[in-house]
Amino acid sequence: MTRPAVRIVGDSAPLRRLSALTRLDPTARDALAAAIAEQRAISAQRELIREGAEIARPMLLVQGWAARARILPDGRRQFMSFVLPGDLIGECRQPRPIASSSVVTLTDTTICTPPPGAHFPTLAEAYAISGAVEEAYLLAHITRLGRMSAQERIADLFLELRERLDLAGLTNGDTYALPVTQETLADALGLTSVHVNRMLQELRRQGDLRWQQGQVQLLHSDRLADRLGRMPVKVSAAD
Amino acid sequence: MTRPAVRIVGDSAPLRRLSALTRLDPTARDALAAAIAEQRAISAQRELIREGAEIARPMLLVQGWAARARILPDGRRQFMSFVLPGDLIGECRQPRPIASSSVVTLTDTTICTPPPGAHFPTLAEAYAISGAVEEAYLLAHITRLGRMSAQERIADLFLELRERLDLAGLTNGDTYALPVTQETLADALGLTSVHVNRMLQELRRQGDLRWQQGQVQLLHSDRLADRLGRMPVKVSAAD
DNA sequence: CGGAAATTTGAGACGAATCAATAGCTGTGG
DNA sequence: CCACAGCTATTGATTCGTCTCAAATTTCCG
Repeated sequence: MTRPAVRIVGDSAPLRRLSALTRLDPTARDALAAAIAEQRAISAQRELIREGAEIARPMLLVQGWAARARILPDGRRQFMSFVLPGDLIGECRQPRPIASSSVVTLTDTTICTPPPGAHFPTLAEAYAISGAVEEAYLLAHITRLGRMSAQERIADLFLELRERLDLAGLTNGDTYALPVTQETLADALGLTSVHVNRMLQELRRQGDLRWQQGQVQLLHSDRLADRLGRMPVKVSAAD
Repeated sequence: MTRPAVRIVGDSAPLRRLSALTRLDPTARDALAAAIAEQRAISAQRELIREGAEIARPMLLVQGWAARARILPDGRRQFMSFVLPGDLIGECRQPRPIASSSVVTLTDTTICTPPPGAHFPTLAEAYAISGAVEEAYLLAHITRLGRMSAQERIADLFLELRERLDLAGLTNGDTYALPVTQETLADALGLTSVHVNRMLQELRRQGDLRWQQGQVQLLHSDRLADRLGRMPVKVSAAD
C-alpha cells in the first residue's frame, strides 16, 4: 500500500511550517491534514477580517498571500505584516477577540479552519510559538520602518520573506515567488511605489537582487544580513 | 479593622491596569497585591532583558518607564514600544521563551514577579488581554512609522500614551507625566532629536500641546485623534 | 488585439537629517 | 556660594533622501 501520489511532492505549507515550529504528534498532524483538506478558495483583494469587528473563528492560510492592513482617514495605507502560507489569522488567547487590524488577501488564496488548540496540545504549542514568531516579525518591521533607509528596508524585508517562506517549504535555494506588486511593497515599507522601483533597480545594479517573472533571488544574502544586523528569528530555546 | 492608610490614595498602577482589562477575582487581586509588595528597585538605563537570551521569568513593571529596544550594527537605535507601569515584560505562552528584543529601563523603576497565570485564571485572562493590547499598540506604532509625518507621529504617540497611562490611573485629565528626553522620543519615532524638538515647538505654537516640568498636556485631543484616525484600543468584546 | 494594470523614467519640491554651535539646567565639589 | 562638567534643549545653515506629479513604456490578461 503506497501513500497517495499527491503526497510525493511534499506536505502542504501549513503542515511543514507548524511541524517546523514544534514537534507535532500524529494525532495533531492528522487533524491538521483533515482541516487543510477542507480548505476553501478566496479570491484576491477580499477582506478576510475587518478591523474592529469580532473575530468569529480563527483561520489558517493554506495557499497565497494576505496582509494585515490599516487605512488612515485620508487614504494612506499601511501593511503591518504579510500573511504567508501556514500563518494563522486571528488565533487569540482571549475570548471574543476584536480584530486590531484588517486582513486582506493579496492574491487568490485558500484558507481553512485550524483544529482547536484545546483538543490538540502539540498544536496549541505550535499556535503559541507561531504567535511569538509573528510578534518578533512585527518588532523587526518597526525597526525597518523606524531606522532603515529605503534600500535597507527592501533588502531586509526580502530576507525576512525568504526566512519565513523557507520554513513553509516555499523557497528554492535563494529564490522564491513574490506575488505582489511594487505598490504593495511600498505600502508595507512606508514608501511610495516610485521610490521602491528606483531602489529595486539599484539593488539589481549592485548585483544583490534579481526579480524576474515573479521570482526573487537574493545574491549575497549573508552579506546583506550582516550589514542589516539580521538574525534568524528564534523564539523558543526548546527547538 | 481598617485597610492600611497607604491604600487610601488608590491602588497601584498594575492593580488598576489589570483590573481594568478584565474582572479580577479577590484571590487574584490578593495574589497580585502580594506580588507587588515584593517589588524591587532598578535604576535607570539598566537592561532588564537582553535580546536573544532566554527569559528566566516574567516581570511586571510597577513604577517608572522602560522600553523595548533594538540596536543596529552601526549604532542606530529603535525603541519598539514603551513599557509603562502595569505592563508585563516577557509573559509568554510557550516554554523557554527567547527574548525578541531587549528591554531597558528609561527611568528609575520598580518591578515585581507577576503571580503565575496557571494558578489564577482571571489573572491568566488579564495577561492574555494585556498581550493582545500590546500587539495592537505594536500595530499602531507600525502605522505611525510607516505612514505618518513627524508631527503626526508625535501627536499620535502622545495620544497613545495618554490612553495607556489613563488605564493605569496615571493621568490627570488631559495631563500626564512624560519622564523621557526628546532623544528617547526620537528613537521611538524614527526621527532625530533635533527634528523632534522642532516639531514639538510647532505643536506648542499651534496650541495642541504643552510640555512643562515633565508634564504633558494635550489641548485638543479629540481633534487630534480624529485627524489621525485614532480609535481607542479594544481587543475583547467581553469588556 | 485592446485595454487596464504595473513598471519605469524625469524634473522639481519638500521633509527630515546632518553638522555645528549656543544656551539652559542639574548636580557636584571646592 | 560659585565654578564647572555633563546632559538636554534649542537654533541655524546646508545637504540628502524621499515624495510628488506627470508622462511614457511594458506587461498582463481577457
